[in-house]
Amino acid sequence: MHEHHTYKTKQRQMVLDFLAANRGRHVTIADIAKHMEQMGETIGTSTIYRQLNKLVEEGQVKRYVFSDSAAASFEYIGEKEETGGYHMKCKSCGGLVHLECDLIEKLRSHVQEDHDFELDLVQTVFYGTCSDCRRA
Amino acid sequence: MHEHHTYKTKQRQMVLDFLAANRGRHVTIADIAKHMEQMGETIGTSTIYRQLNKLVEEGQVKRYVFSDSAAASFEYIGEKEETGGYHMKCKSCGGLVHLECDLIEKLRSHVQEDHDFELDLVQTVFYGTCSDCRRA
DNA sequence: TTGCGTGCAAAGGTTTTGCATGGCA
DNA sequence: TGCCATGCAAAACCTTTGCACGCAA
Repeated sequence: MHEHHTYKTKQRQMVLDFLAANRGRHVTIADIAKHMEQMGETIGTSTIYRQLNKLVEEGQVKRYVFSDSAAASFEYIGEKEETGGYHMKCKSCGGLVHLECDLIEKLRSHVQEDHDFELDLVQTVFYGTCSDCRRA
Repeated sequence: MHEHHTYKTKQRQMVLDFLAANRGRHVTIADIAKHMEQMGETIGTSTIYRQLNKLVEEGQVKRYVFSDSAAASFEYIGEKEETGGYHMKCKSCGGLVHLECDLIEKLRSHVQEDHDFELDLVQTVFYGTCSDCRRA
């Protein structure tokens, strides 16, 4: 195994800041690029893609794909949590709900042992309807 | 309102037949094109797209978008309602795996009762690593 | 005959990649 | 100094669209 180093560059920080400032909202690559341009900052599109891919892998950012032939959306989550921190997204209001649930951990080991698939539930987004929207 | 007529062409039938023959599996545009080529049939890619879009609109076929910059998958539904299966996507090879699992249904009712969130797990994509990629 | 369907090629978008340069540690 | 990150442009992909021709009804 090799330790994977991540440099703290200006561009990485800018992307992260913009995402954090838009917590709870969906942000596209074009949004980021446009914002940087307006701020007079230069950042290549490929850099945004590369940083975003890394951030998703790290768990700091979630990626949403709503349709093909349309840009992907990203949303800031924050620091990756130790265990048990999962995310559910409400299809109705778009809100993000945290979930701490033992059964999910049980699901992970069950799927791994009985279905031979290693789930990465930190990267998984559970879709559904939140309590508020259900009552409405 | 105007009745929308749909012609029964050879190409439409070929696409439908191939999808029906692969019931329960995920099929990409490339899969269809390759199959037709092997059968010695000619069918333009745009025709496949157009027919598939129509079939999805009619509800005979379901479309899945699991990641941007990757081809969409299609699955024959026919007259039936839900397929009942869940979907897992391998982060490594991009492959799609069907999952039939009782524990997931249990998870759904648990989250609804104890966490007050109504999961839509048919729409949820579980990320992870498939068995082949894990061994490699 | 009417008008939808098909094929081909071109266009339109999004995302990835190669390579030389620049910057963090 | 080592590596990783960045920028630019080009490449790679997936999907849609325009247009002339073909075919179902």
